[in-house]
This record gives sequence, C-alpha cells and structure tokens, in this order.
Amino acid sequence: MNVFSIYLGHVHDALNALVKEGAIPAGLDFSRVVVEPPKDETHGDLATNAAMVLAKDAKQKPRDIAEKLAAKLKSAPHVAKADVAGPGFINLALENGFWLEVLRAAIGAGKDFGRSGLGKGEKVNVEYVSANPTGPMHVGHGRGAVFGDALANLLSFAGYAVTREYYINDAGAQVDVLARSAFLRYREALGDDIGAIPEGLYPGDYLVPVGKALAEKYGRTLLQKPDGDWLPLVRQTAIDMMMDMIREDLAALEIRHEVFFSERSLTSGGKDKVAETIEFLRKAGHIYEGRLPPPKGAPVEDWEDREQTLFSATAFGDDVDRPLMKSDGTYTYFAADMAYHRDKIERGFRTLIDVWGADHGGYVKRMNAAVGALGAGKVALDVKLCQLVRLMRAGEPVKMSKRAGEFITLREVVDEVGVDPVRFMMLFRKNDAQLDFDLAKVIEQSRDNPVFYVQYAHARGRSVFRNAKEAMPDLSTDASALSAADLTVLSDEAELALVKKLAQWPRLVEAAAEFHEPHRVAFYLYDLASTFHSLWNKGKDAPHLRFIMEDNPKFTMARLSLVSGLVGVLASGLAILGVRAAEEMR
RNA sequence: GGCCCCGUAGCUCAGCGGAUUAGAGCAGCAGCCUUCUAAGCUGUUGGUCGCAGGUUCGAUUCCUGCCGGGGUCGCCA
Repeated sequence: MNVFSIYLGHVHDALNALVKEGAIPAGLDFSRVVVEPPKDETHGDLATNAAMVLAKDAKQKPRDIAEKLAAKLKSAPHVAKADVAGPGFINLALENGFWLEVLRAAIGAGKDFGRSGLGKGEKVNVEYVSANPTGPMHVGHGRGAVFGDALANLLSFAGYAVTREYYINDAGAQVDVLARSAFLRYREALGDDIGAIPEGLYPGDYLVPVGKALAEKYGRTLLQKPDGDWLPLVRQTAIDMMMDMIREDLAALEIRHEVFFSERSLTSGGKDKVAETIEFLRKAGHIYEGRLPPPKGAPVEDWEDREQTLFSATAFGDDVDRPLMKSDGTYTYFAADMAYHRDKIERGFRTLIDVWGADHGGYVKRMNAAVGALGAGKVALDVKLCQLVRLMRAGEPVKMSKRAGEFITLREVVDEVGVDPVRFMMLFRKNDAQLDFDLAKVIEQSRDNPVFYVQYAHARGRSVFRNAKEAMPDLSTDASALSAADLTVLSDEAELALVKKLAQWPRLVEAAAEFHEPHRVAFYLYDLASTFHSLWNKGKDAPHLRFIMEDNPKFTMARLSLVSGLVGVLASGLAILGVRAAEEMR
C-alpha cells in the first residue's frame, strides 16, 4: 500500500476531470507529475508539482492550474486540506483516520509490508565481490560485498528475480603468480629452506596451508616436473583453496552467491566463448585490425606500436577502441569479460549490475560499450563503484603496509566487531563516497552509533511486547488482535509522525530499488528509529503517552499496534541490509 | 595531460532525479534529569550548497569551464 502512488492516481483523476470540464487542455503529458512528501513537514502530508509541470503545455499560469486542481482534490478521498503554496505546489493534508488505516494495513501485511511488484519478476543479475582468488579479502572488498548483497536483497524485495553472481578471475597471469608462490610454500612444506619470498610473488602466510596440502597430495613428485607440468596442478589447488577461504570469509558476512562463474571456463573444455564473442562482434561490424595511438600524457615505458585486434568501443561512447589480444597472443582481460557478459545476456538477463571497487573506474566506459554492442541496446548495464574504505580506530587511521602480515583482512575486522556493524556502516554511506570505518566507534553502545541506534529501536519495540505481556497477562497481542485494535486513540502528533513515517516505507523501497541505492534503506531506518525514540522519550514526561497503560487496555492495544508496525518495518529493512534485528541489546 | 568520483554548518554526512523557508548526527550554547519504559532528555546558534558562467518561470540538483581532494590511464585483474 503505497500512499503516494494512490494519491498520484487521485491527482490524475482530478486532472482528467479538469480536462473534461475544459478547464485545462486535453492531451497533456502527466508523466512528470509526482506526489511526494513535502520537504518541510509543516507543509502537509503530500505535495504535488502537477500545476507547475503542466503550466507550459497548458499555456496557463501554474498558480491558476493549482487553484483549480486544489479545488478538485479537496473532494478526493480522505483529503483534509489542499492548499496552493509557493510557485504552484499543492500541499495536501490527509485525515488522521486514513493514516491509521495505513497502519492497520501495514500490520496486516506483516513482513510483506513494503514489498513491491515494481520489478515485475524481471531477471536481474548482480555481480559483486569478484575478488581475485589470490589471497584474503580486504576491507574494500567487504564494502562491495555488502553493497552488492544488500542491493540484491533490495531488488528482490522490490519484485525482481535476482541472481547473485561472483566472477572468478582464475585465468590470467595473476593466478600463475599465485601458483608459483604456492609452489614455494610446497617446497617449504617438504623441508626446503626457501628463504625470503622473492619480489613479485605473494608473500602472505595464507599460502602456507596450500603448500602443506600440495605436499600431502603430491609428495615430492612435483619437484622433478618441468614448470609447464606442475603449474596447472598447483594453480588449481591454490585457486580452489583460495576460493574456499573467500567463500568462508563471505559466509562470515552472511553473503552467499548463487553462481560462481569461472573465467577459465570460458575457454576450457574444448570451447572458446571468447573467440565466439569476438566472432559475434566481428559479424556485427564492431571488430577491426588496427593501431592505437599511445596514451596521451601518461608515460608508458614499453609502448609498442603494433597492429592488433580492436573492439570499436568508441562507437559506443568509450574514449578509445580496446584491444582484445595481448602481444603474446592470449586474450586481454577485457575480451574475456565481454564473453562473460555475453554469457549473462544469453542466460536471459536484461538488467546487469556490476559492483566494482573504485580502482576499476577507468573500466566502466568500455564495459558499457561492450554491453551496448553485445546487447544491441536492449540490455542495461549499471556499474556501481564502491569507493575506498579507510580503516580507523578511535579516530586514528589504522596503519597498513602492503607487506605481508601488516594489512588487516576483512575477516579480522568481522571477527573483531561482528557482522552487524560491518554491514550497517558499509551501507550507511553512498557507494560513491569514501568511507571511514572506525573499529572503536561501531561497537559503541550509544546514540552516536547508528548501528546501535537502529538495532536498539527494534529491541526496544520488542521489549514493549515482553513488558506488556508481563504487566497485562490477559491482553491478547497476537496479529489478529492487533489488527482489530481501535487505533483512533493514536492522536498525538508524535504518534502520527511515526505512523506517517511508516507509511513512507513502500515508496522508499521502490525509489531505492529503482536507483540501485541500498544506502537509502539504512538512512530511512535511522530516521525511523529516531522518530520512535523521540516518541518513547515523550512518554517519560507524559505518562499518558506510554506504550503500556495497565489500567487502559484500549490505549495499550493501539500503541502495541503502532509498535508492531514499527517493529515490522525495522525488521524487514534490517533484513534487506543483512543486519540482525535484535530481540534485546546485550 | 585524458577519463571517472567527490567538494553542502566547525566535523561526519543526507538531500526523494529541477521547485515551497537547504536537513540530520556530533561538537558548541542554554536548560532539564536525585528517574525510571533501556545506555540521558528538550531547546538552540551555525551554510553565498568549492568558484564562474549557461539552460529554465525556477538550479545544491542539469550543461560548460576553472579550483581543490581521491582514483585510474594497452600487453594487471
């Protein structure tokens, strides 16, 4: 039940009535007309820009249209007030009774309140994390992981059929470096003194178990083999173990992908999806042999001007055309990525979302160009970049050096502060803004900590029910009793403010889903929690506003209904964020 | 140098895809709180929305150019 879309309907009805009367011309485009909460709450409950948007085409002054429209809207259902304001806004106030019915509907819908059919079951692919399987994930990966996961939850709640996907970069030179690094650890496990790890190999301790596993599996047999023979074996073992580790780290964050797509699988097993993709694009006229100008201004030491296979990315908005083959004859990462995205399209997705770290920003245009070419304009790609995370402790940056052992892994952070603070704080910021993550602050149990503040609101709401049961054992507080409660006693401003805030939830879900912005959910929940806490505090001075009134079951039931609505929205909002809705705070 | 992101109150950040008087938290200031509903509460001072143009009846929001911060720049992924 989205109040705003309901009233958008009433505005349309009123406009059509005006057309019928000849008060405004027929054939106007209503698509830009919106009904939204006014910026300033004192203006009313709803505001519409209809008069201003239509003024030009109607060839009338905005305020003239607004007057006529407001007069019509006065007789729309449950409208208590319709005023014209400013340049031509119409501010509507609705009867309290209407808002209370929204609350009743919300309670009736339970966990499904706010669930939307916006997505119409359309398939959406969300690719996120996709960290290289060459080591543990760092905190930056964690942000993309949480963002992607929450976005997937959100889209699912908004009616899309979401697939959560991880692209394993198991084909390039980096996994060969991984294999060589693991081989060293293998020799170490067999008793060799390997000394310092050479420059260019991965020095981290996390490869020690890989070495041991290799030693157990292969004994000394790999030592005699030439590189070309042992490398694929070692590589696969190392990748598998790294992916197991990454999966465990993700599981610790309560993230589970449905599809793990291997880059190597594109060209293994006798097929070559990359070649097919290039052929596909060649037939479409987007591939040519040619030379590239060297990058302007950027010094490229070993620039080699050569003729190569290029994708006409510029035809799709990119700055330069992009090479598909390296000088050694293997495919570029981009070529494989195109094949991968083509595969997604072939699987029926028409909306693709890629979640990347900010360091991949330079890659966005070419991927958009690729999907433009591969999807023939019928497939939408939205690349969401997550900016860097700065790890802090009590206001001081945590020092991290790239040398092994001196950087803090995502897992360490999760183990130290817990899943909830990590997930909430990663989402309590727009994805494209940099983020300071303070290990000390996020576990503080105070109003200053948004994680606590929101979880606390939920726990507080639940405690009202526990206390009610104790204080008034005869009171039935099940769902049907709550739905049947007489809500008219909820007449205080602070109570109605909470009801109205709850009523915004369905609209917020749709907007957040539409723009792929899960942070809006986090901010909304914070706001909602704040509204609730403030009502609670009011009860301190004003006993008649307390939730439990032992001598007054009627008031108590109404307030329990309100709390029930609140708890429901907090719970489903937190579920989207993947944050636990606590029964009580400890 | 090219491209991308960011620039909003002293600090950290929102701002619903152009509109009514630009918001929140912290800090600051002023009160209340010797009490119970749960980790205090209430009120309040702060802003030429980086700068300059442009589009528009209307721009923090869209466009262009600067300035400042970050990222990135074939054969890494």
